[in-house]
Amino acid sequence: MSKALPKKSENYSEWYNELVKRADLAENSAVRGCMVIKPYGYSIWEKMQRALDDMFKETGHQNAYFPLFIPKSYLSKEASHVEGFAKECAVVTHYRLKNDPNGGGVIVDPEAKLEEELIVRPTSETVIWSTYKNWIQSYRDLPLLINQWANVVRWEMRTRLFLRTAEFLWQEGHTAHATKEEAVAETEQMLEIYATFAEEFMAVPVIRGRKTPNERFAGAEDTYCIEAMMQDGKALQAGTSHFLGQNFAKAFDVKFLNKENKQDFVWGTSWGVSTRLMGALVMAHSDDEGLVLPPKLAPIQVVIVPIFKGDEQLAQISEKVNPIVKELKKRGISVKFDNSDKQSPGFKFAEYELKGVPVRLAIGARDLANGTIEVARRDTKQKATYQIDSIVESIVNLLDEIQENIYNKALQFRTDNTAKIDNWDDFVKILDEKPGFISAHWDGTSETEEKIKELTKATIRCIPLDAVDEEGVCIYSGKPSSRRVIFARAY
RNA sequence: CGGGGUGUAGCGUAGCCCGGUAUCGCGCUUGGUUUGGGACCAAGAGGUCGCAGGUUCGAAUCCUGCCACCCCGACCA
Repeated sequence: MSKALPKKSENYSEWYNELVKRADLAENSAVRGCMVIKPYGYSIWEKMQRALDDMFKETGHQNAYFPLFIPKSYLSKEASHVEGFAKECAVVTHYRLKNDPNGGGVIVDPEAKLEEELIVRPTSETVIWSTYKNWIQSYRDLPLLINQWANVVRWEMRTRLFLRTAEFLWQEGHTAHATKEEAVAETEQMLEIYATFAEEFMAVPVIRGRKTPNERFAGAEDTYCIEAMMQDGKALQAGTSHFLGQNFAKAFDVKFLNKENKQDFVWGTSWGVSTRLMGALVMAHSDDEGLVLPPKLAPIQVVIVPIFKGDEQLAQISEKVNPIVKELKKRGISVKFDNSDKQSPGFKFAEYELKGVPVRLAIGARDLANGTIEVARRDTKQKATYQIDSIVESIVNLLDEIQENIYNKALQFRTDNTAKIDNWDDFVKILDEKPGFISAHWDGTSETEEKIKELTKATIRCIPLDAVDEEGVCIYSGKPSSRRVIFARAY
């Protein structure tokens, strides 16, 4: 194994793949298209879960769990839903194995065929709405605000660690409301939660927007999304929130009696983010030395590396370091004192940089004599000497500063790589020369959207929620348009 | 499912054209010296060369079939 990562600037996708493996986030599994999330990677996911889960609870949602298997017939109850997912479903057909009479190990027992085949959930709308039918009778039962943390399976042709795997982890919220307005408000609220999470925790700026009908979730009336820019200028959909209208209520006959004693279908929403966020986190900030993690999601926020010769020196250093560790922990900061003598300090420096630890402290005999400690920050790679007496306070502030700096850097990058384009030639040219977001006019038709995709591989990522009314003409067709949309090549 | 490629120790590889039981690096084990940016020396352990068949005195190498994985397309969070 070579020591250096592939260069981000030379081969972005190889850089990403290698980084994910070398930083111990995940690896390919024995099962095609599926990944093993390793402890270090999983602990980042756990931090994401915690932060999101808190925000869901804060807004009145409760967690529940619905089955992995969905009867095949359920999926077909909502026409566009089945159409959207049918091509990528894993299907369970049998429930038993037996010994191969010809001696080739075990085989599927042909006698054990299921009456009705089961689909491994690609998403849970159908099984959940079939359940909601029993839970909802009256407006008093509404709103119903449920979330579940689960795994789902979508049989993808081509997979990449975190970005697209056949099985992935996610949360899916499914809510039911008495009125359309309330459901729309829920959809928007959850989008805002996702955006807040992305920006404040992941330090990834996102564009809040709506999908075009083409890109909409199968079965939704309206799909809201947050779109992030990766360091290669490509867009990554980081979260979606769907207004389902009464589509699933009608498909599964979920009615309630309103205050006027009249039957009505309930209004639904669903929303989700997945382990794909891990991919976004890696691709948004990291560099040729490894991960750059925002302090709020870093499993280890501060690592302390002692530089010593012999047990006696280590003991002297430990005496200084232990109170610092204790104090940092008291402040809720996760800190690791790596006093192992198995690796050299240089090795440790490189290793913790690879793993994206935001702050590294190094302390040796020289520092002991001077009452100092060396502080290195991962985001800027700057090193500085601090007074050891006030080090805890300094670190607390530094972590905040790093969190903010990483965000600002990503925001600056996005700004630098977003262009307003008003004619077709420039549009095509910039996609090849300086990939990024393109803000341009679009005539609103699917035909034009498809055509642009076919010609340039760029898709409409979203119609930004904050788009201003502005008369213009479509970049492709020349027809009138009243606002700009965001185009980009996407993951 | 089309097009291309690769399977040799935990990882990365040489050898294959031109048959003679396998090279090197990293990692691992033990001992010693080291430690302010991926330490060094010495001694070790580790392989049915993807699988099955064929040719041959002899196959990692040649032939046939199969399998797996990767990359590029179509599909997608």
